[in-house]
Amino acid sequence: MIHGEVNRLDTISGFMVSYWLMKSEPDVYPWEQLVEDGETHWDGVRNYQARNFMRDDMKVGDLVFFYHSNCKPPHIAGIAVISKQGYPDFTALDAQSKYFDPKSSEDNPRWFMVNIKPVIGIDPISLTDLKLNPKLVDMPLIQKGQRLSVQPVPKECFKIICQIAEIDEGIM
DNA sequence: GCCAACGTTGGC
DNA sequence: GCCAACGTTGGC
Repeated sequence: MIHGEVNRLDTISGFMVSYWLMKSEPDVYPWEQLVEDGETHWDGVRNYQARNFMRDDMKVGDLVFFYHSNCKPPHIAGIAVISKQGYPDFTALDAQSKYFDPKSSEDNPRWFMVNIKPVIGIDPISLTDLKLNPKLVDMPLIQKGQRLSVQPVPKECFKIICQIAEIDEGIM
């Protein structure tokens, strides 16, 4: 365990928790930045399937693998928690933003985002290692052609990766 | 509704 | 840098 410290909201115990993976390029927004910021909004997602997960499915308290993509090697860098449920992505309404979308409006927002907070950093687990683990074949991440930047993680897979990372399953 | 063209993602 | 896979756009 490298970064951060346990920071889980304790208001959510007893609720059903789902599990997710969110990709970020470390050159753009690394795990260390999330730890420094303490919380961030996940803006700029412009894929409908990923949008739907954020808008409809992610709940406060859900746990998230923070995944570093487009780097060598790509890897899981930490665990975060959803700290704010889906709400309109305001960058879509900002003409100055590179994420501006003229088809989105305040009355009818097209894109949504959530907030996340860091929970705990982990020793990086590479994509290669994930692919080599036969217990993780059901992870969407390792399916061929999977490009979603926001995707679900089966509970069993989340648990196994926590074991590999020597994270106390109590956080689940 | 089909599909060609184009753009993006992201591992390699 | 390459390129496979996938998503979106827009003409027809």
